[in-house]
Amino acid sequence: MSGSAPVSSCAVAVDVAAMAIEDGRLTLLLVEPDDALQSGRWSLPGRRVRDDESLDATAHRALAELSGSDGPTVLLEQLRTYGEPARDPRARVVSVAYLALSARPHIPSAGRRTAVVPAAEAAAWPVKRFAYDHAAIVVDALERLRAKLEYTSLATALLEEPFTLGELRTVYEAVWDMSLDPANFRRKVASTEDFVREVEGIAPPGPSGGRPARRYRSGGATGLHPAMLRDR
Amino acid sequence: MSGSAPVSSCAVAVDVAAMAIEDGRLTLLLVEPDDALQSGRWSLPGRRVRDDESLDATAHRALAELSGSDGPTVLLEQLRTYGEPARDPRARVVSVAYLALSARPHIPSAGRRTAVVPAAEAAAWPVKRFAYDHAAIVVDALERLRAKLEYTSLATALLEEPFTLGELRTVYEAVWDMSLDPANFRRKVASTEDFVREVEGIAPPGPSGGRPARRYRSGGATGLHPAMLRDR
DNA sequence: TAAATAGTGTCTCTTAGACAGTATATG
DNA sequence: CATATACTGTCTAAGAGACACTATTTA
Repeated sequence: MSGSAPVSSCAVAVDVAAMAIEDGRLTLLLVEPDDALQSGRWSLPGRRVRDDESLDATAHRALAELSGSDGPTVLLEQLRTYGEPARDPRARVVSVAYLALSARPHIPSAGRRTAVVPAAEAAAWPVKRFAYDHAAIVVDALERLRAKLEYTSLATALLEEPFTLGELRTVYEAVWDMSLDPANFRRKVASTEDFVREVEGIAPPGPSGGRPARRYRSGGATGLHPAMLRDR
Repeated sequence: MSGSAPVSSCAVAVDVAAMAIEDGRLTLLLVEPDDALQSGRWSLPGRRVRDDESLDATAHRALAELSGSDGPTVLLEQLRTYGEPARDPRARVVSVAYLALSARPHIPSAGRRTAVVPAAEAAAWPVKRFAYDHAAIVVDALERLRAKLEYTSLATALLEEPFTLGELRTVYEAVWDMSLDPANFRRKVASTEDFVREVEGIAPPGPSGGRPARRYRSGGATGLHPAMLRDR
């Protein structure tokens, strides 16, 4: 290549929209930016990509260093890449955004101010409450998650195994912000090939009573056939 | 930030999987790599991202410089970003891949050896026939296009307006590599809100005869409700 | 005329949604 | 007991696919 054209080396970073279900709500982990220009705003946990480090590895490291959580309980999926020249006023930084789904509640970092907020609320915040273009990333992440619940088995990544179908339904209800008919939901999940697999044992009811529930774990399918379509 | 950690500035590039329909087949534009290490292989048209250039702008420029085509007839959509440290043996290069859909046939570049090949065949080529990790990008691009035809109106980007429903059906048949019932396809498209809109005029039949067809153009919807689901 | 393509009608089968009814827990 | 949750049964309406049929062209 060796172009004489004005080709620069950009900084490359990874930013992670980490989601979890807490108290029946979808929540997002935010951290205080390490940048005086952005003080008073919130940002997604992010790290620069190191030499010899894959993008996925950077995403894992960002979660590990900026929150207590990480490891195999977290499902990471690349979202999209944000590269507007002026997105970071200090320098040209191209950011690869990831969606992270955890079965456990967020663990705030020791060293950095963090916040755990309902994802739908954060997606509706004014842009200026976020650093950089992270407001757009949050909106895109929530939209992507909502869409992917329809045609992939991603919802199970937000639950610890084994889970009940009632718990799986609350994940869909939390992400989509709508209530679903328990009977029809159950039938749909059961008739979707390899979505879930029943396992031994029975889950005790909650403090408000109710019949004990069967337990399931993820069934190995990634794409769902047929899909779990939601009405508009 | 200013870390003492081994943080480098990677080169950032954009690679474009440019697709079009030619003679009822989905085709892909390939170019000869400008890299002696990759001689004898094919690559996607790609360019380094310049200072002050957005990723979308780089994708447009890659198409303009490495093929004759570009401009508003081409729909560009970001696919995903490939950043394995060793994907380019010369240097660390993070590549943002784009999917480009054109309503017109590919126009090979004047200055560079190019090839236009059926996309499904290219996706099945052995990895070593491609430079870098472009074999994976091609597979991902085809998969993404096939999936997006189900729940978006992307198919219309592969046709010049106005088009007939028969032409729209051939797009689906070419991308999915299956034949569809004309009657049911027509009904599905017509009942999907804002997918297409009828316009004035009638298209003359082809050389093999047939009744003249009504003309349509894209209806403004991006997501399709209900989706155009395919069986498997 | 035959063949090809556009477009309509209609039948069957499957599925989604509504909701009634049963099972088993908590208080 | 009432209430909450899990799960099953069943009715109805809508959609998908198969395919017969009509409409209008080329050769």
